[in-house]
Amino acid sequence: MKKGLSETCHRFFSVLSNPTRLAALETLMEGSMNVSQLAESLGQEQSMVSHNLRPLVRCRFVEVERRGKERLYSVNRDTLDPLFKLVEHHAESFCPSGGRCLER
Amino acid sequence: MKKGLSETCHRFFSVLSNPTRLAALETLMEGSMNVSQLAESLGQEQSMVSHNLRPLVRCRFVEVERRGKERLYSVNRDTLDPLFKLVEHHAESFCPSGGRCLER
DNA sequence: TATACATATGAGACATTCTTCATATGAAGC
DNA sequence: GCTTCATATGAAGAATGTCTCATATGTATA
Repeated sequence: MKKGLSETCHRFFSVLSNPTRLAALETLMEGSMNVSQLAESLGQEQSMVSHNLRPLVRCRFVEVERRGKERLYSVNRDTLDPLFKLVEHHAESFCPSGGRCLER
Repeated sequence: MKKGLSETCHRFFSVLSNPTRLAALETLMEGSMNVSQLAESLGQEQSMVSHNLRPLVRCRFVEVERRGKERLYSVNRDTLDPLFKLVEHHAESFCPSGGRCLER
């Protein structure tokens, strides 16, 4: 592990350690959409979705494109595809019973 | 993203989104050691190190081996090597100024 | 410019997670 | 069995993070 990476990791992982943000990513992996659609799809308040999208964008897990008054959000597959694959692989390899070892 | 992975991800990332635990991993990447040595090396209380090692072990980021009254801790390189490489790559690709885009 | 719609932002209440301190467990040697 | 050393655990206050509600910004259109 390169020196100083620890702090970068902390920022990286803390953005990802939130159920709402992960659900948003999960949904956006299916396809790009705007805030209202995402809120609808997640069954969450627009305000909450908006709040949670911010750190995802700032850390470049998600990209935004302005479209008139809407904003189209889409995931950064370069990072997220291999990342989720890695998590899945870890869970399968080390947490046999459906990720159950990965508990609080 | 596979269905249900979202919850697994949450457990996975929340264990990693803590500076103490990341520092512990960073140190253990250099080589295995016991709790006292790790506490010494991190400049932290034994109790705190012990508390923070627990989730790392439970989620298999770290392994323990009993050696008499000591316990030898070592990292799971299968997961952590590629994981840290991925974070580093993300930071280099998308956060030009030293991971600065990855801020709170 | 007035209105409607889409999204963002701020502040406070609320919840979760961390750290600390005190103490418990457990293993080895006397 | 008693003492010592290594580690783990519990509880409670402190610190952080999250959500909600109200409101602000910004864009298009009449």
